[in-house]
This record gives sequence, C-alpha cells and structure tokens, in this order.
Amino acid sequence: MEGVEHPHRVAAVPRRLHQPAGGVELPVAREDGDPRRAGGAPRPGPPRPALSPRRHRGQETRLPGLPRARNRGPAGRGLVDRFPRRCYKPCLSAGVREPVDYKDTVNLPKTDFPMKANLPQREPEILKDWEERQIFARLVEQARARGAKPFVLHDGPPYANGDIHMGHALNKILKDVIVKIHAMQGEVSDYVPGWDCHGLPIEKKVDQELGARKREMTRAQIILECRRYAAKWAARQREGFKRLGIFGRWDEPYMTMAKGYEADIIRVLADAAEAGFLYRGKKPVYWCVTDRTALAEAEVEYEDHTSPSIHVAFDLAGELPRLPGRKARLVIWTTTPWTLPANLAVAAHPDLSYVAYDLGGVAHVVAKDLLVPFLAACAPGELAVGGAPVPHSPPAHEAATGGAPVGLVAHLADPARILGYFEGKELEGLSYQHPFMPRRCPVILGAHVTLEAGTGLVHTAPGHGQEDYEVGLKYGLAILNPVDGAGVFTAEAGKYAGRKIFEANAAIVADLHASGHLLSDPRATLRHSYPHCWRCHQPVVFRATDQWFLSLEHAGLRGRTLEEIDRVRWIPRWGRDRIYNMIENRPDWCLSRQRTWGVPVPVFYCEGCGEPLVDPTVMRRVADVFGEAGIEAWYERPASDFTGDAACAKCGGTAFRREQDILDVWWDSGSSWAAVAERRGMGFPVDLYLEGSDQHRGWFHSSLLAAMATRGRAPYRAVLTHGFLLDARGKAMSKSAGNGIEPEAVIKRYGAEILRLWVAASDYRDDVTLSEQILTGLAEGYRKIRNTVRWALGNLADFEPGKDDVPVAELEPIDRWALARLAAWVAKVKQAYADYEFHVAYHATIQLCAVELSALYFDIVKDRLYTSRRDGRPRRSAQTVLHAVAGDLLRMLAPVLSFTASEAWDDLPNPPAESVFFAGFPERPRPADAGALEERYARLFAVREVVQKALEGARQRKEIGSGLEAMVTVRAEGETRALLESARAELPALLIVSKVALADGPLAAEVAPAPGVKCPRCWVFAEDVGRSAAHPQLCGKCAAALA
RNA sequence: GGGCCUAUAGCUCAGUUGGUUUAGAGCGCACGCCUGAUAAGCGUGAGGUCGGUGGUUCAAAUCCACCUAGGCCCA
Repeated sequence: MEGVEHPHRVAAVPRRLHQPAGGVELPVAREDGDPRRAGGAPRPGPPRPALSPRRHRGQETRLPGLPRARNRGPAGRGLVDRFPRRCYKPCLSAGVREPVDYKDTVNLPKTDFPMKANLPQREPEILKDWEERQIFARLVEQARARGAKPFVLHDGPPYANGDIHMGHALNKILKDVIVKIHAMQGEVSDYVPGWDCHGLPIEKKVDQELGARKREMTRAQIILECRRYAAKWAARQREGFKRLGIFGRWDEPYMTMAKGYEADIIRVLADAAEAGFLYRGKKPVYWCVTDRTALAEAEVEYEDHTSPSIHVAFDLAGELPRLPGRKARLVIWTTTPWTLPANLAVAAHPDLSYVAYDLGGVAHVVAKDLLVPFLAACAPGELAVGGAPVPHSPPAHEAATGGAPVGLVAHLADPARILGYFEGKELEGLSYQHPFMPRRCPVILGAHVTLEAGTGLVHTAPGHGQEDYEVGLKYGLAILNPVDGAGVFTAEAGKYAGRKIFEANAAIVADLHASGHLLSDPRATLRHSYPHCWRCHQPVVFRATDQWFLSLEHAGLRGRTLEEIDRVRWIPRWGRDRIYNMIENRPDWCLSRQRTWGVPVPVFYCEGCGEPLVDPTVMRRVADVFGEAGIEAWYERPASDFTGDAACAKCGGTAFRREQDILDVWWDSGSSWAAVAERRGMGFPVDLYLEGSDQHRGWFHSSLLAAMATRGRAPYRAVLTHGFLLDARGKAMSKSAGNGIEPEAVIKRYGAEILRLWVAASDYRDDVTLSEQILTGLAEGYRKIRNTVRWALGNLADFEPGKDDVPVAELEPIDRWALARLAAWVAKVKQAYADYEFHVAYHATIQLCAVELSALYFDIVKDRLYTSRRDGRPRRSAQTVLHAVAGDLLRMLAPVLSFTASEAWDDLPNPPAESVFFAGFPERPRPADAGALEERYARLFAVREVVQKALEGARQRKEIGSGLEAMVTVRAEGETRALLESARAELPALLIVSKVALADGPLAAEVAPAPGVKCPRCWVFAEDVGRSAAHPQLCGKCAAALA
C-alpha cells in the first residue's frame, strides 16, 4: 500500500517521491557485515546526497547540501541515508487548500500544576496554608476522635543554643517523616517538639555577655538571664524547624526550663531517692584553687606549664616473687609531687613486662622497656655510651633523653644488674610503705598504664585523677582528697597540713630527697601542656569533692537494665551492643554539677552536724514550689519553706542549709518521658526515640537509667539511630572544619523539599553525605517525580472519578499491568516505611516514575490518551489508571514530599479529602491477573528492547527519526513467536511504531520505512489515510475518534 | 588504646542463608531522536580487579583474619 495517493488532494508527499533537489549522489554504504541488518532493508531507493539535511518541513527552505549545524561533525559526515526522507507535516503544494489544524482536536495534557516547582517561593505559602487550616492539629484530633491507636515519637530535645545546622535538619525531617507515616496510617501520631535549656554552654555564654556585671547579680538573676538566652534561641530554632515542613505542636513545645518541667525533674529524682538509688560520694573534678570553683571539662584550657619531674622509690613491704631476701622498691614518676600525700596505690599493667634492677643492692622495679630511660634519668652511670643499642623501645629512649636519637643512647653497662623479670599481673597484691605517710598501700592493675612515659608503675591517688579514681573504685580504694577548695592541704595531708599545694611541691621533693626516696635530680622539671582555668588562666587541679550519685548496683539496677535492653527494639540492631557495653562498664552516675544554670539537687544539710537530708517528701515539696516559681525559688526562699518540719536524722536539728550543686543536665532530658509523655497523657513507655548514634551515650542512656530506676522499665519500645553528616570527601561536617552546608542556603536555592528528599534517599543508618552533586542529583529525582505526577494530572483534566472510571477487570491489559505495577509499588513503599527504610522507598519511587511509568507506560498510552475518542472506553481506561497513579503517588509520598503532595492534591479531580494528609495511604490491591500480566509484559518489553536497538541503529544511519516513521519486522520463534502473535493488535502501540510485521527466526528486529501516509493528527503512518469523507486528511482511527 | 559502625560504577542505592548469567538500577556523562509532558519526553552507549592483603571453600561482593580510610562514643 505504499505510496497510496489521493488524486484530489495531496495530503502528504509519499516519501519515495520526495527527494531533496540537487546534491551529490553517492551509492548506498554498507557500514558492516551484520546479516540481520543486511536482511532488513536496503532497498534500492534513490540515492541520497551526502550530508543531506535530515528533515524537510513543509515550507522550510534550505540550501541543498548544507547541513544543519547539529548534524555537522564526524558522526554525520559521510553518512548516507538508507531511506528517502519524508515530511513531518503535510507538504503543501501550491493551490492546495490549507489543512485543518488537527492539534486542537488532540487531547493534550492540561493542568494548573506547574512543571517548575519554584519551591523556595511556594513552600512558605504552603506552610501558611497548613497553619491556617490547622492541618496537623486536626489530623491528630480526627484520629483521636476515631479512637485510633496512638503512636508516640518522643522528641529528643536539641540544645537551645545557636542556629540549626544540617544535623538538626536530618534529625527533624526523619522524625517528621515517621510521624506523618503513622498519621497517614490512621494512628494518633502526635509530636511535641522540645528543647534542652539548662547547662553549661548557655551559662558560659551568658557569663561572657554579662562580664563584670555578673558579680553584682544574684544567682536567681543570672538564671533569669539564662532563661532569656535559651528562650531566644529556641524560638529561632523553632522557625527553622517549621520551615522544613515539620508537623508538630510548635505552639506548645516542651522546654526543660519550663517551671512544670523543672518540677518534674525533681519528682523523678524524688522517685529515685525514694527507691534508694541516691547516695553521696566523692569524685575528682577539675578545680580552680584561685576562683575556688569546680570547672567543667569545657572550661579547661590547655596551656604550657613547667612542673617538677621526679622519680620516687616506694619501699616494698615484702619480697618480690622469685627474689627472696632482697630489699625491693617500686619506682614511680610524677610531675605533681603535691598529690603524693594522697597516694593510695601503685598501678601496673597486667600484660607488661617488668624488670628488677640492682641499684646499691636494692632491687628497683620498673617496666622492662622503660629501664634505660629510668636509668638515664636516675643513674646514668649504669649506662655505657656507644656500642650496639640495647633492645629497648626507641620511644622510651627518646623520652628519657629529650629526643636524642636512639643510636646515641647508652646501653646497660652491666647487664648482670638485672635480677629478674615479672609479668605485671605477678605484682598485683604486693604492698609497699608510703614514703612519708603512715600507711601501707597495694600494687594494683590497670589497663590505663602505658609505656609512653614514666616507669610503667603509676602513682595512684584516686582523689586527684580520673583514671586513678576509676581504678580506685574497682579496688575499693578510698577517694582521699587532703586539699581544700583554696588549694591548701588539710589535716589529712599530715605534716603538710596548712600549706598551699603548689608551694608545698618543693618541700615534698626536698623531704623525699632527704629521706632517700627521691631517685632523680630534685631540680628536674618538665615543660608540658597542662590544664588551666579558662577565666583566670591559673593551673587547675583535680580534686575529689562530695557529689550525689545514682547507684548502678542498688537493687540490681545495672543487671536489670542490661536485661531490659534486650526487650527494646534497636534499629539498627547494633545499637543494642553499643548501649549494652556502656551500661555494663559505666561507673555510678554522678548527678552533681558545681554550676548555676540548672535544677538544684534538692537536698539539705543539717546546720548542726552537716548530715544530709535526702527526703522524697521534702523533694516533692521542692518540686511543687518549682512548678509555681521555677528553680529561682531555691535561692530566693528560706530553706525552711522546703524542709518544713523535717528533722536531722542524726542530731535532730531542724535548721538546714541548701545544697549548692545542680543536677547533671542529662537528668533533665533523661526525665522527659515523665515530664512530657506521662505528663501530657501520651503514655509510658513511648513508641520511639530517634536520635544520632552519639545519643547511645547521651539521651538513650540517661533516659533508660532514669526510667529503670524509677519505673522499672525502659521509657521506649524502640530506638532508631541515624549517623552523622559527612562532606563530599567523607569527612565529618562541622562548623570548625568549614565544610558545612547550611540548611538555610539549601532551602533558599532548592527548597526544603529537596532536603526532605535527601533525608529520604539516604541510608541514614550509616553516616550521611551531603554535597552539591548530591543536591543536584536529588533535584533531578524530584523533577522526575513531579513531572510524572504532572503528566498524570494533565491527562485527568476531563476525567471525573466515580463516573468515568473503568472497572479493573475491564481495563485494557497494559493499563491493568500499570495498575499492577502501581500496586506493587504501594506495597513496597508501605513495607519500606514499616521498616524505616526510606531510601528503599525513594529508589522504588524513582524506578516507578522513570522506568515503568515515564519510559514505558506513559509513552505507550500517550497515543491513546491524545488521539482516541475523548470519552471513549480505551481513553477512560488509561485515565482510570492515571487517576490511581496520581492519587497513590501523592498519598504515599506525602510524608516525604509534603509540600509537593499538598500542592498537587488540589489539582486532582475531585480530591477525596480536604488535605492529602487526611486521605491516608491508599488501599491498592493487586489486580487478580497481576502476575500473569507482569510476566506477559516483561516478555513483551524484552522484545521491545530488541526493537529499540534496531530502531536506534536505523536512527544512527539516518534512516528514521521518530519510531513512527518505521515499520518493524520482528523475528521470533517458539513461545515468543506465539506471544507476539497473541499481542499482534497492541504491538504497534507497545513498540511505538507505525506498523509491525512478524516473521520466523531467532529473535531479531528489522526496520523499514513505515508504509502509508503520515496522519497529521496522530502522526502515525497509516495506510488508510484519506478514506474518511468527513476527514479526508486523517487515518481511519482519527476519523473515527472525531466522528 | 577501647566499644560500636561503614567501605559495590562520578552520585544515591540493590545485591535473600556464599553458587544462574560477562555484579544490577536510577541519576549524571557521551551520542542521537522528538518538539503535542518542552527549563519536559524517548532511545543507545561508555563507566566497577565489589577499600586492600591473606585465608576458608569445588565456589566469596557475600564467611574469617589482618591492614587502610572514614564516622560516633570513650580513654
């Protein structure tokens, strides 16, 4: 039927007849020897000019032989068209009447939902709309009214200090997605955001701002300043979080500094005290003797300082193993002689080797690898310079010689002085006589002992060092602190009582020297980095003071907590191991902080005898007052207001002074399950805590212990953890590193929606990367999703759900296939949401939109939607599916793409709910024959791929442009052939070509020019163009569509 | 130094208890097509010694050990 002409009219110039004028004619070229291609088509058509222009539009005039710019280049040169070109639009000859413009009769997409999202501008409008319509509050109310089951994601409070950063965004968006998922599942998914307000960073900041003024202020006045500061930042952060599209009770958040919250902190503590967990003990803290105050770690700055450097010998009370009858001494090294009065032990490492070396007939014990440095410092005569180096560690040599190269260092002059070797663990339990205090002390073992410096035997004073304290706890040593707040020795320091510690250094060294315990030069010093006070820049000391503790051993708290950990769902699973190991090994919880900005430890001390008053009733009275007046009342009211008629248990006194320390802020947030969830009737335990992995040590940890001690169970059923932020190179993102990306900057450029998509696309269980490249990639993904929705909406302009939809069983097969894929996607996304694997949902969505819908389904049904009868069954069938696609996409994606889903929802025909959030997730059952359809189309699409490769070949050879210019002959055999036979009628639509022929043979496709004439309406080359009297220019299908 | 974790194409991710293809997808990139989804859409193609080394096994991206790089928390 090729070249059918209609004599009365020239609708299109049959391609054979159309030749570009002029040009050099070349023979048809054979590019390769592919038999399949050879079998395809080279028909003896008229030769084409080299570099002939590809297209010949109707009126387009171009000099023959002049290539269009885009065709220039090596690829286009020398190529010869296999087939004559054809017109895209009816070519008009003079004297022929203008053809009807059929474009107006084509059902093109129409929608108000714009392609360009313009998110930075549009998002604030959507936020305003949500707020005006109270979407979140009503969402919660509706579910509550239905009696739906509650889901509580309890917010971990960010610190109310500074602007929000990307880590906040990640955390809050993740929470929001989860809250919305549960809301759309129909649950009561309330979300109360909170802020952590008390604590050192704010106190420090306020301190700086107040400067000298602070001296004239009362503690209550300083607290008020801190309140202002925290409130200011919380308000600012709140706006930042809202801008991200986070749903929540922003008008009634929780603040740990709220009076009611402060009261509940005390009440939880009262419960713990009542159950017997609270006890008073000592613990070393940084202490500034100049300012007479404890310092937090953050208040300590390291500066250079010159200290004495002394080696001291401790006389062993007994004998060393395997060295009977010989006097022995342990050698320690220290730079703080003033801590020696508090010495209670010497620590050795269990796995290190120690050596006994004969000095003056006495065995001196040091670590084997530190013998030479020790001798270099204390008995250089024992070393011979030159010769082969002794087998001791190079760092040890260098430490002893001030960095002199190993080769220059001495070796033992007389190796026979070595009396024996010992494993560290052999030393445990030996005892020695303190050089100047009347006591015997043990040798203990500790993993903190190293060979970096010293002798491998560590002078241990639990009252003056963190590690000493910890190992001391293990061995039940006293926490001895013979130093008062001003840095003056107390009576416990024996003969040094009354002397200032730093000044006493010299005396102690001199005394040791005199008594023969000093082995090194008394004048030796060491310049090193040493902690100093951030305010007065004087050296600080480590000093044990009275503190309040929560006992981990009381009532089996540690063991019960470890058991409880296994009843919590940890996501990912390794979170369980992480917190388990911490709880297993941590010491008792020190609840005291020597600070101002926080909740007072609600205990009192008897004015008469100093006995502490730890009374739950009194504490609850304190709580009641705080509930009214806040923590300021602690300092403003007389103690008797709180203690009432309480009497000292020891002396019966009724006059008390209040504790000056405050509670560790981790107790504040660690009580939030009580102060927020219980208090607001959200229940206990809550369903989910969700924070960064650092919170295994932080909030997960403190909340767990506080709840275990007072409620006997974990405050959460599940704990979800996310990783930290990395930059493009995989390095931690931080303000100080200067590689941060500000949420505000991203919002301004891309919109918060892209940030939300980033959170959803990332596997947040690992650390999460953010970079410019990632953002542009996400913006692409967003556009794909948006355009998918847009095209579906565009084709629904004339569709009325409830009236026009076609029952599933009656849908066109390809439509039912698309519905099957949609149903599979809905199921997959639901599962991914249930597993908190949002990146799985994201990728499934991109796959659906990009591949199954855009590249396959939309492309295939496009012709049917555009050109078939407007209200015909085939078109309604496709629209039915598109309506499902648009509705399901918007509903399933609303938790993530909240802005876009809200925006597009209004463009759905007759949206079934006022807001997409009220609509819930769709029920989308798989069509009964879904499996069979998927199987069938999977095979047909495999053939389609073969065809597309063939079409691409023809395209490269400039034989065709659009697929509609082609007729395809598909060779197949066996089942495939049968399948194609059965699908014969839909093959042209499926392959998007004008005509399909089937032939026998191994699977292959051959491309030839489509026969017939291009229909100006549907652009298909049809052999029946012109048969309709009413529409003489059109193909049969189009004529029928317009009838 | 200790506890926990991560490491697959430029990017984001898949890869069931080790065995089916020559390790997949999308994006990006290259080259084309279309111009009735148009700051859109379609096609084809090039990209990976699965961080490295050693081991277990008939067989390892998948199990084990060590190393390297990175992350969080401790010290």
